[in-house]
Amino acid sequence: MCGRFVSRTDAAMERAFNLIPRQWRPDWQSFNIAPSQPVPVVLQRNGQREGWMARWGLIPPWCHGEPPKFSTFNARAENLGKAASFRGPWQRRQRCLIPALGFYEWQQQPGAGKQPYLIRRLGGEIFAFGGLWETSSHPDGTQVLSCTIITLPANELVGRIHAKNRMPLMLTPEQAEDWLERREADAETMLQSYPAADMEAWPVSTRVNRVGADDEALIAPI
DNA sequence: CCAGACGTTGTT
DNA sequence: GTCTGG
DNA sequence: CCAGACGTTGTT
DNA sequence: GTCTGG
Repeated sequence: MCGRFVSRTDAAMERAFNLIPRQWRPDWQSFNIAPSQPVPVVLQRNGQREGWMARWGLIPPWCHGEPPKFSTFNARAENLGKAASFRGPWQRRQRCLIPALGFYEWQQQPGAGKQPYLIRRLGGEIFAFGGLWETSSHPDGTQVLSCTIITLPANELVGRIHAKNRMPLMLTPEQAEDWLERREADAETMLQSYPAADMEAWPVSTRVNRVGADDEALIAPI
């Protein structure tokens, strides 16, 4: 699963994903992005690859711009073609990239309490979560762009950290074009857990628990 | 037919 | 325990 | 994901 | 909006 992550919209991200900035602010960054917040996304519309901000937590069209009561910040890869909220975007090829530098998972400790970990590509290489985007319109016509992050069975590294046995779909910049442009059957073959051998993780401060905390020290090993 | 859900995770 | 807010 | 609220009446 | 359950 994935419920907190680290991202930025700097020149390196723009270069890595070869996009035209729309709502991307130069050098925006967060070390502690939580569900319901705006996140940078890359999506392709009218043949152009654009960088937008989207609410993390997909809002279906039939919710008229209001966040649903049920959880939509993650979408099980196994349910993309079935779930009412995700089926439409999946079939309409509304796939997006959510650029990131790492994400957090919490490990239940034997005694009690949870130890957060930072998890990322080896060496901190840029990557993107694979997701879906959607638009939903308020009664007054205002459109809301939102997104979800797809989850898969956890690989060995993530599985060791939490018993949840789920992890986000991670894509390299080299896979970006295929994810945004392939037809459904081809995109389906990309629903693979990123190799554990190409990832690293370490314990970080429980300061990350608080949504308001946002500084570079959050990702430092403790 | 209408009513109600629409989602994910983990489980001392 | 369960929901909401961030 | 975690943290924090979870309620009412009437009002410094 | 669309599907499932009754």
